[in-house]
Amino acid sequence: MNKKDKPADKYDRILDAAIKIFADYGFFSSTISKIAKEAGVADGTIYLYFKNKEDILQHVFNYKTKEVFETFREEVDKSGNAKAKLEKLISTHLSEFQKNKDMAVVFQMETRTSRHLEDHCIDEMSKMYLDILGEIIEKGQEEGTMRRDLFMGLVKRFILGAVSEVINTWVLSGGKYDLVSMAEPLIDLYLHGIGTNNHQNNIT
Amino acid sequence: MNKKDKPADKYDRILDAAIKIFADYGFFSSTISKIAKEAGVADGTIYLYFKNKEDILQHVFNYKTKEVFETFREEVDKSGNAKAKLEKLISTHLSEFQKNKDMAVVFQMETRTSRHLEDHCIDEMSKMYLDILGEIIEKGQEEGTMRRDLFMGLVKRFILGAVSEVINTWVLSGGKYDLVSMAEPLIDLYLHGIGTNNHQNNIT
Amino acid sequence: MNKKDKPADKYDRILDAAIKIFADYGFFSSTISKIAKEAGVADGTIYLYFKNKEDILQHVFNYKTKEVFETFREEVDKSGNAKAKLEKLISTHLSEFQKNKDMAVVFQMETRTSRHLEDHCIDEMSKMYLDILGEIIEKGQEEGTMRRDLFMGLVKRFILGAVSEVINTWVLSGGKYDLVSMAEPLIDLYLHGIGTNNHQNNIT
Amino acid sequence: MNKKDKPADKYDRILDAAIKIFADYGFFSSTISKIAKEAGVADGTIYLYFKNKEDILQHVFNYKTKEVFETFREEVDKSGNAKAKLEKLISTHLSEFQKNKDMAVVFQMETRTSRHLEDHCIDEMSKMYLDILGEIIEKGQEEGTMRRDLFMGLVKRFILGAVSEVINTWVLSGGKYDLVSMAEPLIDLYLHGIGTNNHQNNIT
DNA sequence: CATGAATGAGCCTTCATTCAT
DNA sequence: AATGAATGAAGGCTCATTCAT
Repeated sequence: MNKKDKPADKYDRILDAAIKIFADYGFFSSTISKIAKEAGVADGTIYLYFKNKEDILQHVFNYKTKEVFETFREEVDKSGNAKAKLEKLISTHLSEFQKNKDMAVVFQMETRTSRHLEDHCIDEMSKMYLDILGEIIEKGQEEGTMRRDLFMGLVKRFILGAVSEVINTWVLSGGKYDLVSMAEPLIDLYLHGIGTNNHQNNIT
Repeated sequence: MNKKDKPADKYDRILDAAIKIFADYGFFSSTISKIAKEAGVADGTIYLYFKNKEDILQHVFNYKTKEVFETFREEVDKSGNAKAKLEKLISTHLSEFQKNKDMAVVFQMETRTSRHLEDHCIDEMSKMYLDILGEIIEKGQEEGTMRRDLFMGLVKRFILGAVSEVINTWVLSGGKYDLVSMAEPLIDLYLHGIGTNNHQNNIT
Repeated sequence: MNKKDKPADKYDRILDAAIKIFADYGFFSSTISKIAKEAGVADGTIYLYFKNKEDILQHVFNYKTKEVFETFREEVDKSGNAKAKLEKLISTHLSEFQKNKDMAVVFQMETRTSRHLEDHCIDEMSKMYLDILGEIIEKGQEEGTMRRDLFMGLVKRFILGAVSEVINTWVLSGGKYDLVSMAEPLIDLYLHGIGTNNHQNNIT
Repeated sequence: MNKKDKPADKYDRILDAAIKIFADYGFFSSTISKIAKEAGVADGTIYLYFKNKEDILQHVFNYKTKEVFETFREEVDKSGNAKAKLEKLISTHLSEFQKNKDMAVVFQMETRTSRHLEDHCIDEMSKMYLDILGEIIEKGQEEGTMRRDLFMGLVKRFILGAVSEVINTWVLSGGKYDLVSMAEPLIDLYLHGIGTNNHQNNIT
């Protein structure tokens, strides 16, 4: 922890430290002291950059995580048809979370317990994700590659929930295996389900 | 809170109070005092029934939630073929969680943050759920109603993640709509996915 | 702990239990519950025989220990000359404390910390002991076997302190050796001191 | 309690306050709040300097009292023959304890109840004292001023016990008289005992 | 008399936050 | 801007004591 790293980026140093500590201990069991020590700054310094402990978590989501979510949008926009977009979304999701494991841990954990967070940036990100999914599916329906008889609200949770759980399993395992390799088989499940003779059933 | 309810069921009163308080505030922001007040007992009384705050959470899972998970097993065993079993599992899951909304909230929230819980009963329940899913899918494969080319580890998370997210959405909405009605369309998604011409794609 | 031992002597049972618990844990770290369990009675029962926790300690001294101190007086009175009386006092002291090790422990420990004890029975016992010593020495002076140039207040503490420390050492050692065998050499030290040519020095 | 006394010596302020409070109330009845108030600091401040309540007591012995015991060693080493050394030890002991009455009280009290104190610094100090006594007596025996037929283990307790009791009496009296003046007559008792014609008796 | 469940005051300890330097 | 010592509110937990049965 060289104090002279870069004088200006203390904000970043603290935020990165917070992500690590939150990931290791969870929000409530993390202390300002631990974060400060990890960031190589004094406890008091943190309050020059953040309003309070909760505000740090806020910024974690608003800054670090938001950035990740914005790449989702970019990547999806660059892709062609609906299937390609879905593949891109899921694989980017997995690869970004794999790249930022601590952030992934914090996100998976604290997102559910988001009693804190007056600011609704998590809701926003979640909404953005669901919106992207909605757009992809609508596009797929237009293209004829996705079923038209879908309850949109449910489908979006269906897709999000599955990736989320896959990430969660990876996180709990300690991040020991390659997460991105889950993308392809997962997409396959999204598109075709687990049943056989699916064409019949669809006719309902 | 009539003190004369039933003399012996203080254990239950406290546990129910804890579930409610945990659901409202989360484990860390819940205090023994709040739980005691909700249960209509003195703070100290709680320590006659539980070792400490964490132990209460332990019992919430071990007693209340475990019960629920055991009904899953029972209901599934009563059902016939794999599809019926899967339907039963999901619908029971949704209906039980709908019936016990506070428990659902606690489960959804604290399950991820299970830094507490030395006892691994959550792992056990999770494992039981995944095992049931595994058995169902294997049976489906034998019956020929489920695809044989599945990565089992992934499929189980795929199914669990989706229900979990559906419940989560319901919880965050304040439990305003009927959760059980999600079962049928969800099963449909599990079986057939969101794609069209699924039979073709499988061949890849 | 047969509850039907003797129905009437609960007072004694509690007192004996208290002595054991006080000896094991010290007054402050002893709890009513521990004492009750050791005595084989309910917590509440203790309050039928004693006013409060402090009162138990009071009774330990007033009843059990006082009894012991009264034997000191008896034994001393039965003895002949001053030296014999002193020998008797010390040896009885040591043998009684050896016989009642737990009482000895409690006495050695709690006697000093007697912030508790509104009743001054400890003072009384202490005074009784010092009085006996005083009488013995005066008698010895009359008999010509003890020096006349003694500061009585000091001599009494000198004698008491030494026995007390000897007992203390024994207690801290876990009571592993024979305490009574210390009586004779101790008396010798009292009478002749550790110096040589004592007769010369006395003349000063 | 001027907050601006000296910024750095809070450690000392707290320790001195603790000694006073421990002396007044005993370890168990002393509270962190009382100590903090006496020291003129906030409760939490104490935990910046000490691990916990027990640690304070530890430091009282390890720092304040140890210092005193080390002066015993120094003073004894400066003295000439065995008698002079013994005189020095006892008079220093009495004068130091008289100077630090609260420390004396704490030492006399908590030393016996040393159920606390994982660290064995009390044992060490006690051992040091007994060692000094042992050396003095051996020297006295070589010089021919002290009896050779002594049971060393006993003699050491005999001497320590007597001073200890003298101090104790002084403490319980409220420290109203001059303690140091007890040194000379006490030494006389150590050397010559209370008996007359001691030379005869020694021959046994 | 006896019980032991229930009580709640009280204490130790943690830690987010402040502020003088 | 940065520091980190100091603060004190808040919470978990214990246990002496009570009282309905």
